[in-house]
Amino acid sequence: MRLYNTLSGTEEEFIPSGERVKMYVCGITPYASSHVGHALSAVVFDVLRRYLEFQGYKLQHVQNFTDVDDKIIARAAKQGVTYRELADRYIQEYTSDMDLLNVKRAHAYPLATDAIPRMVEVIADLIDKGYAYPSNGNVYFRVTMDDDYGKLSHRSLDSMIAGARVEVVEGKEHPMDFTLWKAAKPGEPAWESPWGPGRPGWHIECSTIALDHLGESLDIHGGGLDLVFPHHENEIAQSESYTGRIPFARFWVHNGLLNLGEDKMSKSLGNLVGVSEALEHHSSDALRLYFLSSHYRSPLNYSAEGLAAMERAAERLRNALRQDSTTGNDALDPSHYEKQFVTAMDADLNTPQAIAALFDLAHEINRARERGQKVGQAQNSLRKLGDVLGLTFRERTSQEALSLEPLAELFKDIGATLNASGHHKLAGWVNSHSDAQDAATIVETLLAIRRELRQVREYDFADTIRSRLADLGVGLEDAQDGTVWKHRQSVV
RNA sequence: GGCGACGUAGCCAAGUGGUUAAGGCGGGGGUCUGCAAAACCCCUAUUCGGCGGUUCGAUUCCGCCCGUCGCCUCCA
Repeated sequence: MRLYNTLSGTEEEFIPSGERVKMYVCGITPYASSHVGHALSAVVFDVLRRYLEFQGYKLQHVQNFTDVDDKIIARAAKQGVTYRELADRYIQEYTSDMDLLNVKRAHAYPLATDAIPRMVEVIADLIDKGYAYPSNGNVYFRVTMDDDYGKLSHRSLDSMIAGARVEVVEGKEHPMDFTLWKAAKPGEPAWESPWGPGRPGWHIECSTIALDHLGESLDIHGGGLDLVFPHHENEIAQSESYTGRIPFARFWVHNGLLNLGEDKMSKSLGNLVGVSEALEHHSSDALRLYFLSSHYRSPLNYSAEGLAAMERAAERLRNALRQDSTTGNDALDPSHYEKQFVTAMDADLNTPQAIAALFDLAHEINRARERGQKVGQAQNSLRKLGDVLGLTFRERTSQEALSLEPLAELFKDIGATLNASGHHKLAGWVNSHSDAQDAATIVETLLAIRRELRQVREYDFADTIRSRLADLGVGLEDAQDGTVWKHRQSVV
């Protein structure tokens, strides 16, 4: 496949260097709930992984957690918990959010704090080699020693300084020198080192963890576009200076960032939408379709309206997966659509086009079914290709989507109306389920009642039940072989 | 100030130097249905921010302009 490489600034043919594709993706700093921007990034690399696996590659996917840093420490102190407790809490939350998004788990989630002794070794070696120097309990990387510093972000040291936002820090030889080891202030969690107690800088963590888990050369290093500089630039500087092996990562892959309204969604602006918040209102399929309906390198604006539209689009795909006909003779051949899908994904993960192939296939399935063809094979194909994008084609269950109280109230109400209008038999059905504790039982009973009403042509009453269920988010479809109901996304 | 991205229908969003500019949502009409819903059929950009240039031919390449956004500081 062709894959855009930030390092070269072009698309290149992706061929792994060995048996397994070694993919390292920068993880989160667990000091707060993860937001939909994190979800976007996770989904992008999940799809890259799924597609490579679909193509028959074996992968080793590693993603770190930066479980100690200034913000974690500050926040933990504020809440009166240890940094450990705070980090663990948000790591757990992140993991469960990603599970709900159907993101495949990485093969390893190393913690920064577990790798500190190794980082100390690496830093010491960098000092020995002249790439770093201690200063007042800190250790800095000497950027002037690295001839190709700036090659990833495509800027020169001079132009960085011309940016004029570099602040002069006491003890640094060069304003762009960055921290490898940070001396601890009193009361902060600290680890021993030859330079005094402290903790590692952010960048050295990823270099060291990647090195330890995946070796000196990665196939793919991923992350958000906002990490290109300084984080990934510095990782390259550290890793290549330490190992002498170039390149540290063969492909640098960066996803575009998610904006909220006019602004980038960022912690500093505080305009965050949490992953769990988004999942309360939208299915994971809708979220994934939304993320993947624009190219992964483009910026994307988060919008609830856009997601609601994707919810309907997801339903369209699901509808194509309904029961196959059993009587058909010839079968629909999905291979044309599979080719389209693969061609699209091969072109730097062109998921918008891949999704279009999915919709074309779904459309063709519906047409073929009307023609009386067998569509089972094509449906399997749709499921299989959808799975490459991490789509589940599952509706949210009634428990997740429907609240019981308004339904129970409606149920009672209908029972009373039935009684009042002389439908004592049907009112009895309500009574016999009057203590129903789940939404499904209530809906099913109402559907049975409605069927009876339709049979005796009391359409007004039947339609009332339908519309009142619709008000509660239950959509009805009367098909040949009975009525199907589903939760419909309420308009946000 | 430096580096970079983008501007395609009502909305979201692919794409190509030259046959009909994907797909989704929305909208209109029709088939089916007791009515709906779903599904199917038809329609919904003579046109790709503006102005020049290159070319037989540009939405696609180049230049300028206008507009939007990102990075350069913690950030997926």
